[in-house]
Amino acid sequence: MNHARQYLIDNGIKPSVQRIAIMKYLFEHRTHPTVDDIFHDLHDAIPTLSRTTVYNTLKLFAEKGAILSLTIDEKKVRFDGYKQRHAHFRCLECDEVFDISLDRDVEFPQEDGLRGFKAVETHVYHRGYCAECAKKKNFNNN
Amino acid sequence: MNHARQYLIDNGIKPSVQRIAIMKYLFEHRTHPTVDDIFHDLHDAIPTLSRTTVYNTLKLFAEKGAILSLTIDEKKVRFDGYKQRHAHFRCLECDEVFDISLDRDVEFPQEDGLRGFKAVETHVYHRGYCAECAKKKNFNNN
DNA sequence: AAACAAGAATGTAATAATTACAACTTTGTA
DNA sequence: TACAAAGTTGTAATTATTACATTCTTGTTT
Repeated sequence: MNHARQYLIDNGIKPSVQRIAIMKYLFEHRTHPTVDDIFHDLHDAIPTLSRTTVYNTLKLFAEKGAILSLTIDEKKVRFDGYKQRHAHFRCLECDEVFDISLDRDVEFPQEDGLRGFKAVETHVYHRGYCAECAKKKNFNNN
Repeated sequence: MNHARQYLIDNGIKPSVQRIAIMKYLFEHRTHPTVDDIFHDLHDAIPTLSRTTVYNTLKLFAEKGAILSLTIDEKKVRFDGYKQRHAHFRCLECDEVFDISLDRDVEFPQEDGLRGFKAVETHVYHRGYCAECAKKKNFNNN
């Protein structure tokens, strides 16, 4: 069963070797990878893969709504193949991005109450120190 | 009365002509300007101003917690001198960033319930179409 | 007031992520 | 098999941001 392939089709994206591999990668790596992470990791399996293709592909996926592009990292865009509503947490120390459950409902603005604004997507970003780094910091500073 | 000057001092930032001008600009322009917006607009008043100074200054302000740096725009960082808790909305058409009130409380993760994660800041970003652009789109498409 | 040191500002050069683009390849179909 | 459309590739360009060495300010000490 090729889950990634079907997922692309369901999202109106023509599958190709590269696209399937990238989508598969995002399903299997919930690490919010960057273009370079993906490019680097898929290079063994697809030696001809081009960085431009990774850029093009991820942009297409995001436009089609198949994935999320995250701007939580001010340096580079990160990508997330997990579409369930959740928040993100970036550690200022180790720079990793974690999924955070949204316990309470976040206000997702709809047609009303927003002066006619139409929201397409909503992101909740937290920045701070992850459990591990927070622990280290406390040991050293306090 | 120099509000900006005092505000900098209160935030542990030594005031200078450039710093006061940039802080004043942020107080007076609730437009979430980029480095280049600020550099361009202050150039008349301070012809010797350097783009690097604007970068350094904004980074310092953000580190000291005097302003917010927004990554809602994947191209460049935007800055916000308004510190009250609020969300942001970027229009995918006209590219402007608007303040949006946070009606319900957003989950601000604290020490508990977050596996030891320590959040420093939380941002809520909406992307979509602002009232004006949404109206135009409807006229043309529907 | 002159000398001095620390911090700030400046301008240019480097870096790094992203995009533009033209050439080449793959795919599906007639 | 031929062909067109779409997809991929690699290089070159673009753009935001940072590094860094030099110059300028400011406040302090003599």
